[in-house]
Amino acid sequence: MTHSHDHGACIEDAIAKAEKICMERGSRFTKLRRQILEMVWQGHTAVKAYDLLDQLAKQGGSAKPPTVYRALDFLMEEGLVHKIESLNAYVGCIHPEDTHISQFLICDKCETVQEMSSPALDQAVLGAADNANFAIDRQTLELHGLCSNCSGSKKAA
Amino acid sequence: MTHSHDHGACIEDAIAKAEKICMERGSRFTKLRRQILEMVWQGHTAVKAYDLLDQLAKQGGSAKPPTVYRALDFLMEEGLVHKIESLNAYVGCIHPEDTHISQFLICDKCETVQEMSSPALDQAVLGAADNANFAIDRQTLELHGLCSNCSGSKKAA
DNA sequence: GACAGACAGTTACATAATAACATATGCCGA
DNA sequence: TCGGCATATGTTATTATGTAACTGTCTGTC
Repeated sequence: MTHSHDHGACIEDAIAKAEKICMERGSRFTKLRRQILEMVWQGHTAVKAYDLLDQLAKQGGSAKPPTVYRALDFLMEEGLVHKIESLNAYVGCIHPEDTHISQFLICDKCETVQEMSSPALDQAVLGAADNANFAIDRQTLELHGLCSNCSGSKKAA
Repeated sequence: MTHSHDHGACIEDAIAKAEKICMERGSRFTKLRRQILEMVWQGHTAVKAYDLLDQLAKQGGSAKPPTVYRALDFLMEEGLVHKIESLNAYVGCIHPEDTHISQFLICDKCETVQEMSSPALDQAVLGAADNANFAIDRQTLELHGLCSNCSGSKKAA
């Protein structure tokens, strides 16, 4: 995931999915929104809003913060992008077609952000909340550490 | 937890524990740090850094941001305070004597932050990370929603 | 008392996000 | 085709959050 893959395909795939989703929902995938989504997908790392702003500025225009934040808000509402709270940064969603709970593995060395889907973990979260009689609306679950590449440990694959 | 309890006792308890811990570790629990810790413990809600700053200012001095952030950094290093990433706010730790993984239930109505300790959830987190061959260093696990009081639901107690 | 190291004060700035208002663009019905 | 509405974007200004770097101060030790 983190190295030596055809990342161009990742981007194309993300954009294609976004187009499809917005088409189906009747929401407008404008040029600006596409541009921001492409930038967020430049790698499998979380991207800062002001870095997006700088990139926009370099592309000629005179971009201001609201431009970026509004695009990000849209992309988040459509589930195309997630915010990483512990980094104040944004990352592309790998399976935007279905609404889901987000869980992230964040490597503090190579900065790769891997989105996780663990039913067991989902269950444990729900169970813990239920025990406290707590009605969950949304969750932030971000695990920091070293990814398999960076920790040097090997296992199955 | 959230209502009608002798909160003065909570504060006293937190300060006493902090004193003991710092004593044992040879770290200095200065007047400023104590003051900030007391402010953080004004309730069972997360407190914003700039609110602490305002309170300090009202108490006469001319406090600047680094004063507050340095105190908070110290308190976090000693495990006396946790940061709630999804709120950019800080909350007192309920059992600072042992290092532990932090998990929080955050009520979006009454703003109470309840620190949780669920071994099952810990296990699930470790398991999920292990599956991905990921070496966890720290985690952010924040569940937003309605606490038992605010959701009106009743269960055991 | 002189020194080292930790703590706190101060100035300035960097980064993150939003409010409020103005302008442009696309769409739909008359 | 034109007006008019809703959505999207531009623009200006400000608020919120956090840090760098330098200065002074305090405390314990020799």
